Amino acid sequence: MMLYSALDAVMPRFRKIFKKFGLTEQQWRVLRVLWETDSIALQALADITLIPAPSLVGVIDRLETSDLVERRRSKSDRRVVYIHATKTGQKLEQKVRPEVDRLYAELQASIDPTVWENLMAGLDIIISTCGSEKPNDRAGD
Amino acid sequence: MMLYSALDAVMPRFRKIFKKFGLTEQQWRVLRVLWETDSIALQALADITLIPAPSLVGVIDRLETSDLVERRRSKSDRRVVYIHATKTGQKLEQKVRPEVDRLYAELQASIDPTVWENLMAGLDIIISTCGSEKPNDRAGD
DNA sequence: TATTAATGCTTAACATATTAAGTAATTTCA
DNA sequence: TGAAATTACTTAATATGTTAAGCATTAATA
Repeated sequence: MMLYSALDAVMPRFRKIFKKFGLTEQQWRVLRVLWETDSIALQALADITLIPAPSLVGVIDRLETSDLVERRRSKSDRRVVYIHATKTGQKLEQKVRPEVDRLYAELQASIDPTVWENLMAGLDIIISTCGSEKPNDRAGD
Repeated sequence: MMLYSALDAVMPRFRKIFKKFGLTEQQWRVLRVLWETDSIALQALADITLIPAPSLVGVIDRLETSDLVERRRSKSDRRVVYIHATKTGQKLEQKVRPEVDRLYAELQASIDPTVWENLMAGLDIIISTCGSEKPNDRAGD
């Protein structure tokens, strides 16, 4: 419940920014990856964004409708679909990212650095200790 | 993303337990409160469980269908609906709670106590520092 | 006291999470 | 090589999150 409370305290302020640009939180997560990675397979994108593949299909569908991303089927392995940002999607970075980064920095600045470090370290340990227990884990890839 | 990763690492194991008893995570959260509180208004329940009121309506609907909880309209203020667990819902505690508590203790035991303390302290600070910025905050009640 | 504002729950519309199953393409191996 | 197991994405069914609006009830106030 502590983790949920923390998210519940922090995320609404970010969502407010996303909404200004017609984005949802998940759409933001996807775009953020695509701004760094020119092209990426759907499954890999799901792993990075922590959006389950079935949900991601819908997210990509809507981003595609908004002309922010495109699908491209791989030539070498026709099961694979690569996702990449369109020009429109790329341009969005300059507008959204600064606001998000500013809010993030603002939040971090309002927390004692040591507390912040301990928090991140603790989360890291939780993730590495409790993780890798899920059926679909990609540990050995 | 760290917070999401932590939840993503921890929650699936709990959900597996819930599912054994035909419960979802949210239904568990609701029941857990009702096991302590004989009767509680819907809005108060929403605040405690961190389940938004519109979602909670559906959760309660399904719990009511499963005969685990009941609605009672307040006599003094007929806008208010009180939720309380049925006999069946109460009996469930003896079966589910031990397993959940055991898993929780197990997770906590696998983490260094100091790390755990720092983590909880950090989350607390995040919650109190960043919280109370939401439109529907109940700070002054 | 008749309006108006506020409160508490509900519904609605859309987006996402969770599981399980489906489909097409690829790989493994007898 | 060809059937069986895998893999990558998709669809489906149900449950929940997020916002906004609706409804009945109550409180506030001129």
